[in-house]
Amino acid sequence: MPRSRASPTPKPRPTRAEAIAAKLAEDIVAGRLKPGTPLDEAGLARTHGTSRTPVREALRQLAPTGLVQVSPRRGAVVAIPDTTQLAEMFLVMAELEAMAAALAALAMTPEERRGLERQHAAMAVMVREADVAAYRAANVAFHHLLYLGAHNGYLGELATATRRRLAPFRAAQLEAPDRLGRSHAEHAAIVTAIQRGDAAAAAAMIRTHIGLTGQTWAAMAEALRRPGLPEK
Amino acid sequence: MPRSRASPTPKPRPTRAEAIAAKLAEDIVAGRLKPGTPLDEAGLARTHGTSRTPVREALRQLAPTGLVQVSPRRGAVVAIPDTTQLAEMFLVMAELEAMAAALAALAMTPEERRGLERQHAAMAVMVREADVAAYRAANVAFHHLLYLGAHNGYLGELATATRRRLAPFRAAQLEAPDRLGRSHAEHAAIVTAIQRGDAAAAAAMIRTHIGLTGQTWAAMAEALRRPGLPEK
DNA sequence: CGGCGCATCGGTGTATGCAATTATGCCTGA
DNA sequence: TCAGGCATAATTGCATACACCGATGCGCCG
Repeated sequence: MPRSRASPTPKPRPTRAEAIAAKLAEDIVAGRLKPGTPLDEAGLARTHGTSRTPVREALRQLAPTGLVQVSPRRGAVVAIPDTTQLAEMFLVMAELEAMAAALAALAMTPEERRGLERQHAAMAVMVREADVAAYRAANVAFHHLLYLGAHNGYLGELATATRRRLAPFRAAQLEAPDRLGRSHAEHAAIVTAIQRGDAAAAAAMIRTHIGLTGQTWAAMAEALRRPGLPEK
Repeated sequence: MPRSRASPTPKPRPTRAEAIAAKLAEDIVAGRLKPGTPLDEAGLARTHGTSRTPVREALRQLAPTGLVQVSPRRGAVVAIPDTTQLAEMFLVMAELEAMAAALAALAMTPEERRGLERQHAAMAVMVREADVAAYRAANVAFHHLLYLGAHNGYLGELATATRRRLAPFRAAQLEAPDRLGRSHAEHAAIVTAIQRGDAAAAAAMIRTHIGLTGQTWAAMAEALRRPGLPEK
């Protein structure tokens, strides 16, 4: 996993609230905490051996990430996005990734291009061995390399956040028969386009990769045409 | 300001922390609190007539929005984005708005199209009277109508958040001579494309509107080509 | 027998106090 | 005069205590 330097993330020592937030996020993303589970402050405090205060802070930190939903005076629960919301997020993620790929095609340094190539090559082995777990992890790293290559930290933040929120609902996605192989083939097309510096092609390839071609796009917009939004 | 209904946002009664957070955000966006200003917990508590606890929560709520930066054990300050980060955010915002415009062109209901038309027409008057303040507010509403018309709540959230973070740095943007007129003309092109259902044109128009044409795009990517990211 | 009101209870929102860490100023020594 | 170290002070992190709100269950009345 390419973690560049040790200190670009200013975390001298994580505070208790951060630790709890990280653990909760981990548990939610991994699916250990299922959507709808109520998150009792006192209970979590006992579990983590602290008082309620850090727990509260952790929950408040997680709320804006969308992983938990907190209603004033009514407590917090693991977020339960409806299908509409999930579709929205997939659509947005496809575009964010497309943008990242396009920027990467234009802005990646030679070193970064080599790193992407290397990561892609490493994943070929996992496909051959049908190692889903390893591929899943490597896949995250692959897309992260794209974000880094885009040289746009804000874009990376948004994409990473969106990806995280969708993670619990994509867990089984790679389990489908030969999904690994197709995923890897699509990656190949993306890498090629990026190495060629073809931003438009890279963006198009990644939209396909996420599973949203232009047609799906229009269809989804059509499906959402009915008035009234699910949320403000 | 078109605030649709009163209760889609589940805020039965804002808690103190939320109130303080809202006020701080308002002050920062409006420029009353300048970047770099230290936000002392005790001081804010005295100012708002509460204890430190709600203030702490407010600061923690604001941190993920990017309006304030909190360092563990070192307090909070009003965020001070460097120019690189601002450029990144402008780039992302242009794409988010382009996506919203494209979706709106496909998905807007007739009622929403009429509403957009009406808003656009109303803004013509403000241009004629050179009422910058009114135009600024109406402009926010205009873009918000686009987000609503896209029928994608998540996209709307991201766009709104990004727009808010950039607000302090766009304050003087409309002050330029005849900027109102040009802005309104660009809006006209956007509205036309949307009414025609031409998603691609709408997206292109809005990129121009934000001030980032394809060329600028490539140039910006070029400028950012040097290795090393400002943040993780 | 069913609907309504009320009391109890669980849980969050807020206040206050203490401990730990960081920042600041002074003093000492070269 | 300036650099370095130490003590003091200020501020944050965390724990505890209390008050208020919302939810659930029972009993009463119609």
